[in-house]
Amino acid sequence: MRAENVVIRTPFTTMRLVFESDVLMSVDFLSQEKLSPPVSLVAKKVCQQVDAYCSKQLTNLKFDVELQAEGTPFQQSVWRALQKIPAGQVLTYGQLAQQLKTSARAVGNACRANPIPLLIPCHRVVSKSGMGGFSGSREGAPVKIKAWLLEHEGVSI
DNA sequence: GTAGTCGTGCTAA
DNA sequence: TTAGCACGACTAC
Repeated sequence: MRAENVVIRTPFTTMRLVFESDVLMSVDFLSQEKLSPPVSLVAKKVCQQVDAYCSKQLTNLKFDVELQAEGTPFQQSVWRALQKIPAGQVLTYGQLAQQLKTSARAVGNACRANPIPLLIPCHRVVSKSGMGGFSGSREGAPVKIKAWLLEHEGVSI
C-alpha cells in the first residue's frame, strides 16, 4: 500500500494529511512540525484546494478526492449529513440530531470521532449555547481553529 | 441568569 | 455491562 504524509501550513494552523493509495485517510492539526510538501497528483490537488479555501476562492469545499473515513455505520451517516451542510451555514448538535432522529450527544460523539475534519466539516456543527468542541477537544487550540474556520466562512457565533 | 442534575444515544473497553 | 462523552432540557435558587 502506498502511503503519503503531507504537512502543509495554513493561515490557522499546520495540517497533516495522510493518504493511502491516493485515498485521504485522515487529517490532523499540529502546532508545529516540519513541512512535507505533496508528491502525488492527488495530494497536490487537495493541497491546492485547501489553499483556495484559505484564500476564500473556494469557501465551499467540495473536494474531488476519495475520502475514507473509517467508522461505525452511525458515524458514517452523521459524517454524510455533515458533508451536506454548505459553507456559511451552521447547525446545532440538536438540529442535526433531529434530522437523523438521534440525540445531540450521539451527534457530538460522531463528530469527535471524525478523522477528516475540515473536509468533513464538523466545524459547522455548534452547541446551542456556544461554539462546542472541535478535533476532540472542548477548549484550547482546536476550538480556536473552529472559530477561525467559521469566521472565515462568514459565520459569527 | 446560571448552576446543578438527569435523560439521552452511542462507542469502547 | 459499564463508563465516558464536542448535548440539551428541566429545575431550583
